[in-house]
Amino acid sequence: MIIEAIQKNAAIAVKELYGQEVKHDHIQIEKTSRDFKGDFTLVVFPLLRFSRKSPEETANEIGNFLMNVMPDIERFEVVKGFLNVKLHQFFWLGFFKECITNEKFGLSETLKGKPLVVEYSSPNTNKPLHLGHIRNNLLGFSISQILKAVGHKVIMINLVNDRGIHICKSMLAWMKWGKGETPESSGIKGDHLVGKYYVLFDKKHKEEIAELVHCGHTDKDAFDKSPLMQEAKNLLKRWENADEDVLTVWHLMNQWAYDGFDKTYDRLGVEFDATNYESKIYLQGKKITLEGVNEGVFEKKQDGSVWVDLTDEGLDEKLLLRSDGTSVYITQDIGTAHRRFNEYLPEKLIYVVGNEQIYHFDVLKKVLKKLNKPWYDIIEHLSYGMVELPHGRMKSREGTVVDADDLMDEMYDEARKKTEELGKANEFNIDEQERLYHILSLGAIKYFILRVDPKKNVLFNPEESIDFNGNTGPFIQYTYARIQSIFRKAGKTPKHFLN
RNA sequence: GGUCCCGUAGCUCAGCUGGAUAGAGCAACAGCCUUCUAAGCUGUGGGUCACAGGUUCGAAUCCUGUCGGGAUCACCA
Repeated sequence: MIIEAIQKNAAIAVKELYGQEVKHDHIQIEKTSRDFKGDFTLVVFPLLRFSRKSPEETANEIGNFLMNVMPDIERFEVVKGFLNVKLHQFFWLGFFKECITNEKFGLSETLKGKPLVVEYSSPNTNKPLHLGHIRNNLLGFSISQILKAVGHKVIMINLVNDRGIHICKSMLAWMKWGKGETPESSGIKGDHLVGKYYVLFDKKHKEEIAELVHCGHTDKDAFDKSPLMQEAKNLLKRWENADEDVLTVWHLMNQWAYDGFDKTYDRLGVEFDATNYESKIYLQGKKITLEGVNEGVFEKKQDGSVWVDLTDEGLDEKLLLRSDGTSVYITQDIGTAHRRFNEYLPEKLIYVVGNEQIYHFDVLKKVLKKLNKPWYDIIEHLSYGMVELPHGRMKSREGTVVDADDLMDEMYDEARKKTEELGKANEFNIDEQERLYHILSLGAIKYFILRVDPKKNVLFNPEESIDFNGNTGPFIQYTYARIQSIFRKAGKTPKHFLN
C-alpha cells in the first residue's frame, strides 16, 4: 500500500522534473538493507536515462519531491544511487494498529470466495502413514490455510487409494495366517495391523520367489508366477466381480486402516472437507477416454488398448486403457479432474503429490488439452522432494521407513525427557504436561519440515528439530511463551500498547 | 540417452520477479544468571554463491555450456 504510494508519487516526480512518462510499477522499491538508515529504498539507476543527471542528484531531486507530497515520509538519505526513505513513526503506529484491529487485514477482495481444490495426503489402505506422508499432509494443510487466509474458499480433498493388488495382498495374508486377529484382540492400531499383513505377504512371497529361482526360473518370472501372487491376483478379480466374501474382508480391513488414519490425522492436526474413495471413482474417466477415441484424439490399437500420442508436445505415447479395457492411473485422474471441475468450478485444482509424479501431471494436463478442455491449465502440481534421514534415505525394502506414529511418539518422549530434566513442568498436572509435550513435539516436526523449500529434499534430523536452541519450532514456542509472560506480568495485552 | 529439479560457511538451510559489504541456526571459541522463563542473551572466527562463458550501469539471482547429485521416461499407482 505505502509502497504503491511511493511508486506513484515517484512516477509523478519523474514526469514533473524530467518530463518523462514512467509507469509507477516500474519504479523499483526495496526494503532498505539493514546497514543503512531507512525503511524503503528507491533504486534510481533505471531512472538516470530520464534525468540525464548523476545518481546522487537524481535521487536528491526525487527525494525532495516525495518529501513535499507525502506527509508519511519523515526524511530521506541518498547513498550512491539509492534513495533511502524513512517513514514517520506515526505511520507505523497506524499501520500496526490496522494489522491488529482490522480482522480483514491482508484479505484480498479480488480473491474472496474464489474456490480452490487442494488434494493431499492420498494414502494407500494397505499400510500406515510414514514420514513422507507427514511432509505431504503438512504441506497440503498449510497451503490450504494460507490460501484461506487470503480469502479463497478452499476444498481440501483426500483421495484414498482403497483398491488394487496391494490391499489384496494384505487381505490374503490375513485370511491365510491371521487367525481372526483384529485391532481389538491384538491391541494393534488398525492401519498398523493391516500393514503387518502386507509385510507378511511380502516376506512369504519372497520366500516363494527364492525357491522358484532356485529351481531355475528367472527373477521376473518367479515374481509373477509364485502361487501367492496368483492368489492375490485372483482375489482382485473376485473383488472386481463383487464377490461378497471378498468384499466383507475388504470392508473390514479398510475400516481398520481408516480408523488408524483418523487418529494420525487428528494428532497431526490436519483435516479434510471431503474424502474420495478410489473404489468408487476408478471407472470414471473411461467414458471420457472413449469419447476421445470417437473424436479421433486418441488411438485404439489392434489389441484394443487406447493410447494418446504426445510426441508433438515433447512427450511420448501414453497408455490410457489396457487391452482388456480396464483403466490405469492416468485414466482415473482424467475422470476425477473432470468431476471436480464440474462440481466446484475452481480457479485451480492443486495436487500435493511427490516429485516422482511430475511427469504424470504433465501428461494429465496435456491429455486434457488434447481433449479440448479449456480449463486444463488450472491443474497445479505442488510437488515436493523426499524426506531423508541422517543415516540415509528411507527405503521400504530395507526397513528404514520411519512410521508417522512412531516418529510422533519418539518426539513426544524426547520432549518429555528434556522437560523433566530441567524441571520445567513440575507444577503442571498430568493433562497439562501431556498437552505441553504434544505441542512441543508437533511444533518441532512441523517447523523443521515446513521451513525447507518444498521442491528440495529434506534431511530430517529428529534430534536437531526438537532442540530448544536455534532455528527450531520449540525455540519459537519458547519465545512466544516469554512474550506472553511479559504481558501477563504487565497485566496487559498487545492491544493495550497501541493506546 | 531424453525431460525435470537441485548445487550458497565444516553441517542444516534462507536469499533467486537482477541492486548496496551474500544472511540465519548448529558446531567451534570468548563472555553473561540478586532484574521479564539461562529451554536464554552478547561477541569472534568461518564464503572462488559447483565451474566456464554471456547479457547488464550492476549477476548468488537471467541465458548458454560443462561437471556433480537426485527424480522420471511401465498394459504399477
